[in-house]
Amino acid sequence: MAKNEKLVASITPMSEDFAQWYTDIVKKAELIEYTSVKGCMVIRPYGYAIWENMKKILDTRFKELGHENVCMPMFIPESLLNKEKEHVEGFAPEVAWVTHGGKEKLEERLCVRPTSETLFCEHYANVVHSYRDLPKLYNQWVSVVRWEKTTRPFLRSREFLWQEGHTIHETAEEAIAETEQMLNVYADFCRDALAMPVIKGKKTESDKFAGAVATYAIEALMHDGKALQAGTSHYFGDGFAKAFDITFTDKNNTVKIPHQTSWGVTTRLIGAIIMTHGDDNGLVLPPAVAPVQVVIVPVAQHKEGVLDKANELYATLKAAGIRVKLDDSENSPGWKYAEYEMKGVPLRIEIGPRDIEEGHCVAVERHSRNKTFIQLDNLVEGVKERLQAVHDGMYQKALDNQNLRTYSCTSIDEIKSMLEEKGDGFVKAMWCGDEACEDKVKELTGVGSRCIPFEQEHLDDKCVCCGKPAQCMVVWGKAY
RNA sequence: CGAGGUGUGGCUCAGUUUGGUAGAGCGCCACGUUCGGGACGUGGAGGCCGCAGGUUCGAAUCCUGUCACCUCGACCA
Repeated sequence: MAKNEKLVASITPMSEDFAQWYTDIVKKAELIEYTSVKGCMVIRPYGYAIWENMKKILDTRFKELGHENVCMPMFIPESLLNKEKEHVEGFAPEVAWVTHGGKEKLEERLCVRPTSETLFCEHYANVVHSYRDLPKLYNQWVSVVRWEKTTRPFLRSREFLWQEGHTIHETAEEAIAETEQMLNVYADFCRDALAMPVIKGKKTESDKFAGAVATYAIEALMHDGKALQAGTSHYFGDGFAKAFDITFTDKNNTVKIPHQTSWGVTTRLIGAIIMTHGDDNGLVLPPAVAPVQVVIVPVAQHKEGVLDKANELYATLKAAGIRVKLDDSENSPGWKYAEYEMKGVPLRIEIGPRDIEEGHCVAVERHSRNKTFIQLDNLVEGVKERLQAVHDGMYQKALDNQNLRTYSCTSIDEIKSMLEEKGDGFVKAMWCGDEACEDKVKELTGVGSRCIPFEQEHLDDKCVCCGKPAQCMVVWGKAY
C-alpha cells in the first residue's frame, strides 16, 4: 500500500466534504454519541478523557494564579436574569426555561443557566462588604445550556461543558490586568498543550459579550480556513456591580463599586483540536491532552518473548508517568496501526522479534508518520523526546497552515479575489472603527470581524471599506 | 427559524419507482489457520424497516402527521 494512501476507507476525505469529515471523526474515534435530544450529546470515555486532561492542566494553572473553585446552582430566577439589561437581551433568546416543579406550576419561572454572571453577582452582593473581602477570584467547572437552532458536536451544542471564571476587584486596573492575564493563560494553553496557534485580540463593539465593557478573545484557524473562537475573557467594568448593587467600603471608609471580569473556555476546544490537527486518517491529538500518549503494538505477538517484552515496555513507560496502552488483542498489527491512527494516538511503539534482537523498538509519529528507532535501554527518554518532537511538529504544521491562509488586503476587491483564489482564511485589513463598515465588509466579502489583534500591523492609512483614516488593523474571517 | 437531504440488525447501505414471506457487506460470537500496514476458512447469533395514524385481502414500499439526524443559510462559546 502506498504511503499516502488513505488507510481508513470509512472516513470521508477532508477535501471532499469537510463537514462530513468532521462528523465521521467525531463518531468513528468514539468521542461522542448522539442522543434523542437535539444538540445534546454523550461525551464518550475517549472524548471525555481529552476534556479531563485539558481540565487538569487549566485547573492547576488557575489555582497557581490564586483562583478558587466554586459551584453555583444551575437555575436562575427570571427576575435575577433580568437585572442587567444588555445581558438579558443578549441571552434571553436562547435560554431554556423551567416552568413546573412536578405537577405544580412555578410562581416564577427559572432559566437554566446559559452563563452564570447573574448568580455570581447575587452572591458577591452577599459576601463582599469590605476591601478586605477583595479580590474574589472564583472559577467553576459546570455545564450550561443555550437553545441553539443549529447544532454540531463540540462546536455548538445545546448543553456544553466549560469553565467560567468570575472575579471581582477593588479597581478597574486590577480587573483589566486579570482579564489580560487570563487571555494569556488561554493562549499559552493553546500553544503549549494543544499545539494550536491563536491570535489574541479585542472584539469589536458589535461582537462583544452582552453586558461587557470589553471582550477579548483568542481566534484559531481551522483546516478549512474558517475561524474558531477558542476562548474569551471579558472586562465588565462596574456595570454588573451597579445593576446588582455590589458595594464595598475601602480603606478610607468610602463606599465604592468593585470591578469584575469573567473568562471561559469550553469543550469546543475539542472541536478545535479535531479541525486544527486532524487528517484523512482520523484524529491527531496533541500529546499533552491525548488520553493515550503512546500505544504499544506487539508484532508477531504469538512468538516467544514478544508479549513479555511488550509488557516490560508498558510497565517502564507507565512508571515514568506516560499515558500508555498495550494492545495485545488478536487483531493484526496492520489493523492496530490504522485503529490508533484514527484515534489520534500521538506515538506508536512497535516491538517485534527483530527489534528485540537488535535492542530497540520502532516509534512512529502520528502527525507525520515519521519512523525512528528508540534504544530499549533509553526507552523513557527516547519516548519523551519523540512526544516533544510530535508536539513541536504539530504546532509548526498548524502555524504553517495559518500563515499560508492569512492574507493582507487593502481593498474589498482584493479580499474577494484572495478568498476566491486561495480559499477561506484570516484576512488582515485596516478599519476605520465604524460599525457600518464592519457590516459592509461582511456583506460584500462574507468575512466578519474576528478581532482587533494586539499585535498590530500598519497595512495602509485608509479603512479597507470607506477609505477614511484607519484606526486599527482587524482580522476578518468566516466563523464557526 | 428558512431551503434541501436521510431514517431498514452495532456500522455502511440495497430493496420503495410498479404493495405480495426482510436482504448484502462489514462488525459481533465459537473453533481452527494466521500475524512487520485494516488476514482467511467454517459455523452461529442478531431486525417494533424512526414513531403514530390511514388506504388495502396484504404496507419497509402508497397517503397524512410527527420526531430525529445531516448539509446550506440567518443567530450564536
